[in-house]
Amino acid sequence: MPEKKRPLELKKEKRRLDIRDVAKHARVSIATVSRTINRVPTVDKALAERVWKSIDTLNYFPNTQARSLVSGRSRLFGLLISEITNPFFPELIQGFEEMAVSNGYEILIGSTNYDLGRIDTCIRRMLERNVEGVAVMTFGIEQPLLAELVTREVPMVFVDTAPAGPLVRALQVDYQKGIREGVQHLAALGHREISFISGPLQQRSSQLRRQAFLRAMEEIGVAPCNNRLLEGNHTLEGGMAAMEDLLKKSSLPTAVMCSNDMTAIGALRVLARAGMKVPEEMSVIGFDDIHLAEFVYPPLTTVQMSRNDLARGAFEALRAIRETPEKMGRTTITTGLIVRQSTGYPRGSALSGL
Amino acid sequence: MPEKKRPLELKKEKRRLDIRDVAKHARVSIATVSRTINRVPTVDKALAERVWKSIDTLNYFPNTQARSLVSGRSRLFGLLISEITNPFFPELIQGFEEMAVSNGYEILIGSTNYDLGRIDTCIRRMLERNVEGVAVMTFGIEQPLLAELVTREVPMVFVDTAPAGPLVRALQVDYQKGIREGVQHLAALGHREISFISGPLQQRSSQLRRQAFLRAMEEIGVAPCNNRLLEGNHTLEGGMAAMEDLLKKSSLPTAVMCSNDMTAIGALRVLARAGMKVPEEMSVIGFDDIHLAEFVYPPLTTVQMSRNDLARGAFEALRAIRETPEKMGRTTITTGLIVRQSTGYPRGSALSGL
DNA sequence: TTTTATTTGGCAAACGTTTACTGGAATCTT
DNA sequence: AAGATTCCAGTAAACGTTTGCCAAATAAAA
Repeated sequence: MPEKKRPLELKKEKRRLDIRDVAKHARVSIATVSRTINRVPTVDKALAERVWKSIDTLNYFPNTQARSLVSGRSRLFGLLISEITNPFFPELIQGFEEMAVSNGYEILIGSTNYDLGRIDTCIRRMLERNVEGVAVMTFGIEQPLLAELVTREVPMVFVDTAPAGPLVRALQVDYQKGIREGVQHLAALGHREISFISGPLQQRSSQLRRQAFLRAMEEIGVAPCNNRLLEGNHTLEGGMAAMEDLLKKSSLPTAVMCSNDMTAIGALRVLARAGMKVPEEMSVIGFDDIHLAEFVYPPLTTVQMSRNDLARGAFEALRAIRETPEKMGRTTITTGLIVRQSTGYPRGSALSGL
Repeated sequence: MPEKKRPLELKKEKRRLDIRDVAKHARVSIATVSRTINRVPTVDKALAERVWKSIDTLNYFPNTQARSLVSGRSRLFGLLISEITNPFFPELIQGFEEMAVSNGYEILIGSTNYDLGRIDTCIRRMLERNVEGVAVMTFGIEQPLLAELVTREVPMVFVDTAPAGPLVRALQVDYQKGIREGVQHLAALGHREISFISGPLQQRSSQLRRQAFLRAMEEIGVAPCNNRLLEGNHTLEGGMAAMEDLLKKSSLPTAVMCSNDMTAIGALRVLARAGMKVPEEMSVIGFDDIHLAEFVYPPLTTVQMSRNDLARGAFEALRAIRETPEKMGRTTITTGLIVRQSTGYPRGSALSGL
């Protein structure tokens, strides 16, 4: 057998370990090595064994770039988030990463920081690396910018609402369940005067949360009153501002429900500064159950939306699009109340201060 | 010119836009296109212009996998962290990502979760994707496991201390400065009885912080006393346990300094539960200045270690290794005190309770 | 004008895989 | 036992770039 010599061995120096090295060591062709690695079932048991041994002794692993170049699969998913320092996202990332890694994928994280220019960069980066799909978990309104991804036929998954496209899916969040639990928890304690601080209303998910609140209020027989409804922007500052507005009004509610935890934490601050005790003088409920919620004072009663479920749902959806693009599946994420210490009986009730 | 036809056009369907398409459109060879994109200076102005135009109108961008396959550069850096849900890390990631992206790099994040098996997986993942360097920001003791990276000659950068290797660097953190500031802040308020809750002492960075504390105490003329020195483990639970131990002792200190913020927050909890007011009855100082520190009650006085500096330092170090491996640079990260509301006059002092 | 030097662009070989195709050996039919 | 079938390993083409080498074209020198 005439040893086929590798051409142009000028700068050999230190070559990376190669599939050919394995082939030579196991005395098979590179095709067999490749097939063994990819667990193609037609390769003979004994041969495969030999190949695996060689791989092991040589400590070889395949070159991903070469692999994905020829197979056309990057095994890369993009994950688009708002900002990584927002405590909501790291858990989401963790869940997504876990799914990805255990399925042989890698993940490319893009933080938009609410900046249109950055979104563009992120999309570009993902496109360049040939991601096989993108999970858009920003809750924002950047959808027009994602047109490029749609036209390039990159599978995508969104939360709540998604642009049209055959390879695009939306994860449904059941806001109603958790928010209803929150409202009923308050109602059970005796609250009737409940305010709601929403997120930015141009955001679909903010609208949905607000609607869920209104519906839950109707269910307990309280007519939603306009001057109980404030608009925040899902930031700490927004929560502070909204609560300040609220405190200026003539009639105070006995409880406040917030569209997310940061808003609630902002509200908590203003209340503390105004000398109002929580929960004795005002109950507060958040939404999301971010890590922070537990550490704040008092620990925040909040509606949990599992980041892990969200992450898993997004990953599975992306995979599903790849594998069965014709099937339009629907995934629903559930929510539920976590009771901590920011809720109690309404002030002035017989039981308050107990 | 005989149009060289692409062989085997069976499954053309929808080909991705190609360097050849650009070449054809600009009426040049693919080599020229490549050189234009890579800004090789020998390409003629006019031609380059034409090529850029074509690239623009076709909306082309190169395939990264092919690129890195042939060039041998993945333009990928690994970032190894302990756990992404630990609020210390997201800011670090953000800084690192920013540096990376603006330099045309992508980043692969690996969370060890303090699990040896996962570390192995992370290293493997990074190796498979051919990272050009790894920033190990775990503060842990996983160094033996990284031997593989050393032997494969992957540039690496660590915090505080690094294993031997020509392509390995360590970032120096100036713990002394911030910790001295903390101790002097307490001393200025009148504290003399100061405890220290360290991190796990098998961790180099824990040792260094502890040493810095002892030295700072000597500087203010207080002999470090053994039963003022506790060992925690840098977690909330560890901080709680240590503080509980402390409260059992016969003589209480008037202030506690902690090796990180989570420890301090744990301590805060135990103090609150024990009915001790902070800072009136006990002052507490943390370390790191994580996001959380500001939101805890009372807002935590702490020593800031800039995650951004750390991230930038790590990135620059990795780049420096690539470019001038012979030069052994040293980068120092500074620290400094952030005074919030968990420190005050010692109890019993004339001014306390003011 | 001819020769020599200098640009500059094109050809084609790599990069390390996967995979369609091929053909020899083994197994099955009759 | 001969032909038909099945099985499986090897050959080589392809993936989309970069880049060493070379030739054509242009400029400079003689």
